[in-house]
Amino acid sequence: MASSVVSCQIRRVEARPVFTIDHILGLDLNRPELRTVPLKLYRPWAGKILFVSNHTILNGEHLLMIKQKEDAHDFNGKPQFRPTESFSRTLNWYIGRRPRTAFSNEQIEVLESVFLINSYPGIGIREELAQRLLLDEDRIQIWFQNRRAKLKRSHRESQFLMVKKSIGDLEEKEEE
Amino acid sequence: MASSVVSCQIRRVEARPVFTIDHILGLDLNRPELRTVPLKLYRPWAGKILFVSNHTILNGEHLLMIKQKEDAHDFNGKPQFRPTESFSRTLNWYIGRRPRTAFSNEQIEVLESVFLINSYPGIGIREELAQRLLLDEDRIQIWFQNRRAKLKRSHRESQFLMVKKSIGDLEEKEEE
DNA sequence: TTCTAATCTAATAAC
DNA sequence: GTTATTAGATTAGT
Repeated sequence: MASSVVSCQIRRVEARPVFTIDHILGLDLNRPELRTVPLKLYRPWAGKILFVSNHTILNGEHLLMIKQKEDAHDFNGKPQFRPTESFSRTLNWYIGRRPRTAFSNEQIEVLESVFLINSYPGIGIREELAQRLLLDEDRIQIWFQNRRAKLKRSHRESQFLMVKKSIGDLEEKEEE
Repeated sequence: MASSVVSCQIRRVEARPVFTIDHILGLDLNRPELRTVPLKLYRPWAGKILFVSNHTILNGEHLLMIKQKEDAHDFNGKPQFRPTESFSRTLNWYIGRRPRTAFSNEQIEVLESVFLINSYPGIGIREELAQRLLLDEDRIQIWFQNRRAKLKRSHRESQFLMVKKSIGDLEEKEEE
């Protein structure tokens, strides 16, 4: 399990954490007057975070805008990054990946049944499944992609086992 | 441009073409009493189609259910597959891919602006963009995937040009 | 034709 | 084990 260290600085204050496209678009980067505070973030999937200022996170070449809930100061009276629980949650949401979908048994059953018959459903069938199963069409598409990968994997594994078995048979014969 | 040939047969009749998961799930395959008629289908992306009976298309290992609009007969009085315009459209919809999304200039502008800042937007930013731009979140995701591929392509091309230019420079020098 | 949206595979991350 | 994301290669629509 990897984790990244982020250096931070606070400059201004907002009522609630705000993460908006406006902020992303309105960003100006040219204010490097910083005192920084380390912040641990569990997000190994998005590369290395370089630093966080009052409303920005630099993430390698990439960048995110944020605003902080309250003004925070360290012992020297300098502003300090002190993420709240809700702030961290929101941050993780904005940085992170889609929450894992938990398919119900019934949904899986239907998807598997369709997969048996057609493992490459077109847009129409995907849409119909989505409506029927109360899922997004895109989740259906991803499910079929992953299901095909699984099938291929199991195929490869069974072939490997067959090769292994025939080698074993050969060796048995040699011992006779 | 490839195209597949499908052999077909009609057995029963319905008011309109019907493509349902119910049919896919309720399918029984064991009735191979067929006279077939070729049908051209433009769908090279989904593998080879083997045949169509009154309500099925066999597509390699895969399979789709269909029903035909009207009874059709050939000169011998045998049922024949005669797809109507609307039937073919529906068929293509069910077999085919998602209709190509046409992004507006304004949408592209915003997406490009965000891409400049963050080419790997997390689920939160994607959702926010989707809401803001009246697009599905997964279209946003695909757009960023394709945009990253384009960037990489142009990167490779400019590198190629630079190498080519320096070779050219070298050759010029040698001529002196 | 060129550009790019959509799809696929394979590998890998995350939970 | 299974869902989500990525890069990279293709296919195909405008």
